[in-house]
Amino acid sequence: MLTQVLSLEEELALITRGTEEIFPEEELVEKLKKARRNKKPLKVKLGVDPTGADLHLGHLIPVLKLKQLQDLGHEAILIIGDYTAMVGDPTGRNKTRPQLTHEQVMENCRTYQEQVFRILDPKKTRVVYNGDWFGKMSFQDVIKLMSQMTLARMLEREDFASRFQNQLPISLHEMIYPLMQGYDSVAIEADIELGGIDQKFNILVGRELQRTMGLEPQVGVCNPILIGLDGKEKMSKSLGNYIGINEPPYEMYGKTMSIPDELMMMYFELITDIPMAELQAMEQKIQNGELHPMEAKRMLAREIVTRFHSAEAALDAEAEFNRVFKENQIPDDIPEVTLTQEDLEDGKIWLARLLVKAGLVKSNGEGRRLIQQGGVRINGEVIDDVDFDWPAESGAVIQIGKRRFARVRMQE
RNA sequence: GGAGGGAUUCCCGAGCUGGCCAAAGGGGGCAGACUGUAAAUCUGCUGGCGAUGCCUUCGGAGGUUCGAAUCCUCCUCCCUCCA
Repeated sequence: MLTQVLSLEEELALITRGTEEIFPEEELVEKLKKARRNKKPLKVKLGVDPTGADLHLGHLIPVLKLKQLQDLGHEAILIIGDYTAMVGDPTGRNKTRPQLTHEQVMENCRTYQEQVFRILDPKKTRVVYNGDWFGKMSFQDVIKLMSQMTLARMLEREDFASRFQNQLPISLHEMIYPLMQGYDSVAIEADIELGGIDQKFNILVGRELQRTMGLEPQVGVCNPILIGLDGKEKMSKSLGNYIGINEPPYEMYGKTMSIPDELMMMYFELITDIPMAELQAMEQKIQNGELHPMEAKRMLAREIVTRFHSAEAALDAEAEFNRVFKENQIPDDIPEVTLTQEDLEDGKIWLARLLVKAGLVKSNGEGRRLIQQGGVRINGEVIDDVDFDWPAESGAVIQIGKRRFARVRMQE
């Protein structure tokens, strides 16, 4: 059912929020009008390939958009790409993706859905597997599908072109990926396809396939690529610049606080529901010095934790963050090292070794270097003597930098 | 099938007329200073060993040599060109 509390303009403004490009926008307006006229929701497609187990905020951006459209009364269709995942999307890749077996893919599916449904309403979401149609295709069908694409068009793409130029391999099966994704749109007769702007090519292929099959072409609604914690590269697991959906509140909060200031507004726009007018006002205040950027970032961090955990968790995480970084106190919950008599010599232990024992560093050498640099404290006191033998004391807290802690326990 | 090019420390990438190479430079990471936060900026560190030395590392296995990332042989993988 379609809720029509909003005007067309308001609805359009909501959909447009946090998008980089909508193509073509006029068609979106037409579709929205038609949906209102016929009281028939639009079919909104989001395809996900369960190629890994853990999701991060970057993956969630189109999911949040899907949720928004779902809340507007449109039909959310989540396509689990069990077949496309076996191919692997070459988009933006400088390497062929490893091919997954169907079992691995199905394995990932479970955790994927669990995470995605923390955002989407499961009762209102249609979940389909693209194996449902690809599994039934004959080789003839595949040949026919492949005839829709030319090599020249594929090589126009930045990713393939650069691989080609840099003498990196391009496997043939990668070429079929956009066609598969496009065919998904045919199969479900999508009105809108969501995705990052990097999906533009694939989404356009969907439009073309729909047109050749006599269907009304879908509209692409693309969000910008979320920049990761480093403020430079796109958020990705392999770069380690991500905030994972499954991370504990304190981690999420802290990681959010670590994003460069310039990224804040992007995060606000893409991840929170705070109205654009308020965001603009906030930006204004930061600019003229009325609002401290750090305060704004705190708010962002609270919003994010609230979204994936709860409001209470957000407050706890904030309190913890204050304790550690503002007051230089130790966190609530820190790991413990247990020392036995064997670790001690005359009741003492070499500090570098203790750090290794506590799992705070990987080697004596690393511990040594940190001690030399004044990065190591015991009970808050800096120890910079490399050869320091510490008279072990139960309950003492050893600390490296601002965020690595361990509490010492003595075993009798 | 034929001819060439390549594989280096977490990553990219020098070195490859044999010793001065635990191996330049950059990235990333970590620490310090400063601060407004795990922002920004600047500085330092970044194979292991209780360590002015020793040990393991430059795709794999052998060999030459007092000495090999560097030279030779074979093998594995990758790329390019021709067909």
